[in-house]
Amino acid sequence: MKKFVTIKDIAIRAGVSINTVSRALNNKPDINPQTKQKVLQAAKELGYIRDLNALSLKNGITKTIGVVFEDSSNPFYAEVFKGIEYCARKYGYQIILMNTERDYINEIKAIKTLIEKRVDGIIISPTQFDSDDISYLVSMNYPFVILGVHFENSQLDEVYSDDFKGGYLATKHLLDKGRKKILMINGYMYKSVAKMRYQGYVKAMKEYGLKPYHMVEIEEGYESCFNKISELKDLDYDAIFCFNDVFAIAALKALRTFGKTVPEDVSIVGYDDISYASFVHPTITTVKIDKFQEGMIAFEILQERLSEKRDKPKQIVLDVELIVRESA
Amino acid sequence: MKKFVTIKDIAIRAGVSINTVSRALNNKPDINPQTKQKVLQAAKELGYIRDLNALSLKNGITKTIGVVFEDSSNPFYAEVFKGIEYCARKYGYQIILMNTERDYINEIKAIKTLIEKRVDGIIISPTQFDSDDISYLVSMNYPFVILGVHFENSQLDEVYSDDFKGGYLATKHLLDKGRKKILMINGYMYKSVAKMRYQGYVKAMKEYGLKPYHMVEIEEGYESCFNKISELKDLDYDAIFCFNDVFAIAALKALRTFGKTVPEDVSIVGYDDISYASFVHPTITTVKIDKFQEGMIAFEILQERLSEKRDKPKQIVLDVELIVRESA
DNA sequence: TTGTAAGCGTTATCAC
DNA sequence: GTGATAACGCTTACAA
Repeated sequence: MKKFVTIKDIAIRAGVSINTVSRALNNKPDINPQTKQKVLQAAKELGYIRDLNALSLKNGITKTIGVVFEDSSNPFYAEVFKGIEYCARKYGYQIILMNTERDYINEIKAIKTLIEKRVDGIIISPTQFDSDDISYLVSMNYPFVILGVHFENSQLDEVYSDDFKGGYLATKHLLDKGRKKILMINGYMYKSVAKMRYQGYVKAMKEYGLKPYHMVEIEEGYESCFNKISELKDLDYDAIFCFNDVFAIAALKALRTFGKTVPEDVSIVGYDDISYASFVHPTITTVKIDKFQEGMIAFEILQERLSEKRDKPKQIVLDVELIVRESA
Repeated sequence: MKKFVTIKDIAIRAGVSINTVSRALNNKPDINPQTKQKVLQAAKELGYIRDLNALSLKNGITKTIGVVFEDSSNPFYAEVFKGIEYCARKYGYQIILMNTERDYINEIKAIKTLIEKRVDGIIISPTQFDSDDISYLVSMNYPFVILGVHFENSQLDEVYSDDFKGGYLATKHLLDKGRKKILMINGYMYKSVAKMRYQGYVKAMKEYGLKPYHMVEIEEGYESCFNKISELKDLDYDAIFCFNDVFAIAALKALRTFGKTVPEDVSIVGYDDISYASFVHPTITTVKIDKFQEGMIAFEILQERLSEKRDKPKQIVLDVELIVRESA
């Protein structure tokens, strides 16, 4: 296997002590320029590459953060990741990415491993199936940021979008278009995100003097939504508010199978504004979250915590925006 | 900041030496069961979590691999990542993910950082703008696997798909449908992938006694393709073979803007078979690559190398499959 | 200006 | 069965 050059090797080559090497490599002042030159030369010849792990052991800082997502192949998280990475790069951090596949057991394992790796901090979008692991992080005072969801009655670092407003805007838009029988295809309500969007939906309906029409909770994924809509073939509705754009795209497709047109027969509003929402036909009216920014902010919040610039919990609520396209 | 419990702390608590603690924690045989129990108890009470970095320093093994992608938000890579992760989980490896954004400078930096982190191995989809960095990895005998592309005249560990065949199948399918004026919207030809697909296209055309009709090289991304097709509005063609499905989706959209219907006026074939290829309307005929499997294989090849089960380079060529849908 | 030695958390080697 | 001690690669007091 590979063998790395150490400062010891350089020291021997240059005929100095290891810490003279360290001095030269780290641009310390108290060193003779000639010695420095000699050391640097030796280092170059040998092809020295510093060992950041050894450094970490010394410092207690790994310059690495952990990111725990439900599913990084979901365009939402994929984009968030880019935002995190953008900032991480700026500050010289590496990222260990782990997906939970929406399995709480995986979430626990991921956190454990990340702590074993001594990552400086963690950015996590929790499954919310349970939150003992989060409590654990709190109890050991581990730096972490919750992304995408909001834990009520807690004092955590969080960045999430204003999903109540999003649900409200989406529904109001449908109502303004004259729709009344608005079906909501939602995610599971134990997730705060789904709950908030539903509450926004309810609020808008009420404002228009209507009762919430019909809401179903389904698991994530195109198939899941496609099947549900097929199943609800006989339900009478004139609009669908979807939990996310993938659902909306699935809805589009499902409605087509039984000859309904969008937006004429049924209006559709999605959520997230993933790029594919504007690639399909008709393009999808949706609630936009600035995902890249959400990732950046998550990192920044974590960074503030790590650099001890801030002690109190910080919660950033991202504004959302209704993007009107063809589907509603 | 956080402070971690060390085996020393446990030793003090249990009233034994640190290496007795190590013995207990690692299930070594030569230890009194009672002592072991006592130590384990102390470890639990203190909330001990082992430090994998310290262990790495000792072993010279980090149980971490680096993954360098052009863009992990591209559904192709997103899926590949899942495959890598699936195997990594199985073998107990963590993954540091870094994107290059198709910038060779970023690629160099990523590799450097990963080596500094002493990752056990690297899986990389190179930009192919240059390959000094790859040569460097070879020269230092660093374990790595090239993913998605093939370097001619080299002896590297690689996993890539049979893009010559893919290009051929796609084009042949269009020809069999009676299309002759087949436009190819390709990626840059300095990438072996683009080159292979083009060669497949040429071969099929020749077989049907035709000259390659028209091929353009453009950069990746929906916009890029959409604009190019709008630009080529006056070109006379009856089919498009797209470098990937995102291009195909863009083509669909662009053609719609000037009233051409798919597949009646223009047939379209994409490449990759990302999930969105079957979500859009019309669904896209495409060349399928098993992305998850490609990721798994990449890891397996790397793993074989790491466990020294294999010494010689291994190159796996994944078969591809034409998936016929509505667009052609 | 340079070298020596301790220490980061862990395991392995050797005595006891 | 258990405990010192060295070692992994590096930085940082402290000494020279």
